[in-house]
Amino acid sequence: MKAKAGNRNGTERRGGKTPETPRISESEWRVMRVLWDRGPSTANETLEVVEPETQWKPKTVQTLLKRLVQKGVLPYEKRGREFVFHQDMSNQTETSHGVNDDARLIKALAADVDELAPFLSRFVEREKLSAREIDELRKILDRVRK
Amino acid sequence: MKAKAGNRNGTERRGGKTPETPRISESEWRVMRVLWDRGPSTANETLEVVEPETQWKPKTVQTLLKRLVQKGVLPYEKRGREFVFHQDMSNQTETSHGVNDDARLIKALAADVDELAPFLSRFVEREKLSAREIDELRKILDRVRK
DNA sequence: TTTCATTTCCTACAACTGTAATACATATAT
DNA sequence: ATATATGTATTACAGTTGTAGGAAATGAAA
Repeated sequence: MKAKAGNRNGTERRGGKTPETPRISESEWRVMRVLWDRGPSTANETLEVVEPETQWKPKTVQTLLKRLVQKGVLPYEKRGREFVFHQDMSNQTETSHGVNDDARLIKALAADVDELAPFLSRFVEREKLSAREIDELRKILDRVRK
Repeated sequence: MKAKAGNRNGTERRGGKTPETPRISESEWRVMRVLWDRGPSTANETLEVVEPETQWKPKTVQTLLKRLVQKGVLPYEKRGREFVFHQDMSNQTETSHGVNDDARLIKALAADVDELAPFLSRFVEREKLSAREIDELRKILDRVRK
């Protein structure tokens, strides 16, 4: 979290050393998760998953997907007239701008975790988290205990 | 996460049932955490803590504190000519607008956790979190294991 | 190959955020 | 009582996000 003065372009605001750590918004994460869950999907497939929960219109989902692509964290591939967005998280289909999208995404995620950890800490300490929420988070982390 | 059409005022965008679940931004959380750490503090005290890390100017911190007050999640008290911002998280100093600020804050936090949990899940599953990060999070949660 | 149904591309626009500067008020010092 | 220093209130403004609508392009159908 460096926030050099005079930088308000969504990049580098979070302490990335390279000039590349895009900020991913809440809604953007929402569609990203769909791609993780479903694997490579089109905009419409993504919409179907997300619509009941969000009531988003097709255009909205398309915008979000496009912004993710622009931010360089979402590789895609053209199939017929439509795009298939991949979020495989390891195989880099050389992307639009020839950058390793995964690496950038990882960094964005890490930034979020860093942001959240301390606040979560406080929160949990005060025992205001419901038992359900705590369990859920613990399970997630335990699963990786390996 | 309801996001009814035609609501972009920072309230109710996150699925709160009552028309009251303010969205707290990253920077706002940052100063909030200072209050948790230090206890009741003035704007300047908050600045001192946050400045080395963020290089924020005094005015910036003041703005953030004020926005938190406006969002109804930060009680304060006037002492002399300055304000002391409390974040005691349990004792409700009847606030400016006579609302239980704590409750609103809790809701905002819960919303964040809900948002984050699933994405964190994916993330961790793919073992992209560094060991350090995982440990940090586990420690936090274990601490509350009680 | 002309038309149509879809898709993507460009545009929109208000609210929210990051990041303050300037103006105003007032406790404190003289 | 007045000036001064310091705090708060008001204002600023570009970039981001939420949430799409309309225009342009193109694969498919006729």
